[in-house]
Amino acid sequence: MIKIYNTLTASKQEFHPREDGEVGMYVCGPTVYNYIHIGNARAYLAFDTIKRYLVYKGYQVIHVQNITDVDDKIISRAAEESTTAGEVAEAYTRAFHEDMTALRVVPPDVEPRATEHIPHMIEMIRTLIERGHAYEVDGDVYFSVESFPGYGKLSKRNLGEMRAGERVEVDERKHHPMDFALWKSAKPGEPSWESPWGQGRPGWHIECSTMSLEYLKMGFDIHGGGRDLIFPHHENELAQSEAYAGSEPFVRYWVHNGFVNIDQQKMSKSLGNIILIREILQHYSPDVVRILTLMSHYRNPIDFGTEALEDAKRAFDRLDECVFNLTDFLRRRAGRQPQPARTQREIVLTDYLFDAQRRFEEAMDDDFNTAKAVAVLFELVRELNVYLVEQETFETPAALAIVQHGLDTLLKLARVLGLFSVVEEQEECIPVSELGAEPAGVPGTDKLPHPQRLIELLLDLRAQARARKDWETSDYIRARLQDMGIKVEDRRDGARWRKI
RNA sequence: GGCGGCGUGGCCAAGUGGUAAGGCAAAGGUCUGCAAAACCUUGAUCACCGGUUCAAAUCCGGUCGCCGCCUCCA
Repeated sequence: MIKIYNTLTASKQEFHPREDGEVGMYVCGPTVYNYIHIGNARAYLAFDTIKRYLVYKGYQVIHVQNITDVDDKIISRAAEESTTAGEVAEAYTRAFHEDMTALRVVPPDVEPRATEHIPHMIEMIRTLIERGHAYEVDGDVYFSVESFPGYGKLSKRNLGEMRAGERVEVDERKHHPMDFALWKSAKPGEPSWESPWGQGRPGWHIECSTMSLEYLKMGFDIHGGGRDLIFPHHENELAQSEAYAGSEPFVRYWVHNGFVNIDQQKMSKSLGNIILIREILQHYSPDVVRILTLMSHYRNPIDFGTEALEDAKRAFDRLDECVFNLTDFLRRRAGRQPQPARTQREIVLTDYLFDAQRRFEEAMDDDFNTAKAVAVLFELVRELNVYLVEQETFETPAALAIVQHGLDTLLKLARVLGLFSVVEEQEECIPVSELGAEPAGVPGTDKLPHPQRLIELLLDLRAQARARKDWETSDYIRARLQDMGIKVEDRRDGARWRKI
């Protein structure tokens, strides 16, 4: 049974979706006025993990994630770049998709854009006015927070306690200082749409209500985003949605992820320490970025400083190394038939593999405790490494089957967390024997031998040098290959290499 | 002023009643020509004080320190 921390009830609750076996999940997508930073990325990674786990558990997940493509920030960006809001939105939507792909984030099933849902928003606003939840002033429409008794229930505030106007001047035309815009009248030159209240554009909160209700309907399962969205965005969204529907709940489970710090400081524009995800990805692999986020709980703040990234890199290397060791073990025995005979030790180890999966699920069931789940992975790595060491001394008949089972388990669980997403596509050490009919270089043509053959040749020469204890030559070859990104390791049964 | 969170070994980070996961770093060791990888060994009584309990990092009260939100923001 999965338990989820629900912001609305401020407690962990058993997860019972609206429909058995189905989960409707809405995640607040980006406002496309810039490249996304690692704070944004953390949120998308968090919900990607949640989604992957729900799918793993057998749920059919419908993931809806909006693109906010009309907004003040987009308009001002367009003005800065002397272009149109539409082009700014278009360019950064594309960039967003590139970044998500680079991070191996599974795309949403539906990705609605605000500008494509204006008529629905207008309809919703009109209904809110009819029901006395909203009012028009000079072409602007505001939601009346006092008309909705539950206002504040998500963010745990009440109207009396909030200091509206403390930091921002209150518009005198509003009935209540906390009333928020559903529709904004257009200024000259801004993108605008025809409405019953004149030319204008929607407020920020209304789009998410409209689009989530359109694709997932009232009472859908999970609504997610960063903590900072709790107020006012989600509070407002909840109020207008439930006021519009005249029923509750709008959402069954509100899920919010924690923030990103840089070297103990909040990442913010004023501090000038915003880091774009594409900048990070120039130095670290998506797996490193991902494992860093996985090693702490999604609701807690996380530090993305250099030191943290370096630690995460080494941590991922440990997993990666283990996968490589297991794969290499199997490759060297390609073609051999696995034998069923197992030692007592192997029977225990097999049980351990199943138990690891059980403990992994137990961790994830508990509000997606990825830190604990990753710990299970590392414990599994240790067990498998120990087993490989044992096999070096005395290889048992069932080793092939056990190692395969271990590798399968490790990869299966790691992939639920989004790690090793494309490991099959990465070129790894392939024994020359498997290169088969790969062109070996044909005299008289310009075809060159496969690079792997050349590496094997160098390692062959190095092996000869080592045989006559010519350490200078041996070390020279290894060092030069290292410079070229080829790591050579000497094992009991010969050298092996991999790209790093 | 309101709301919320945090303080666990050198660093990071799980753990919310039964004597503390995991990662990184460090030291020693095994293996090894060297290197790499791997394995083994070594370390915390959980900010502080008081209380509840047979038993608390974990519950209650208080103190100190740090942080977030209350405006656009993941």
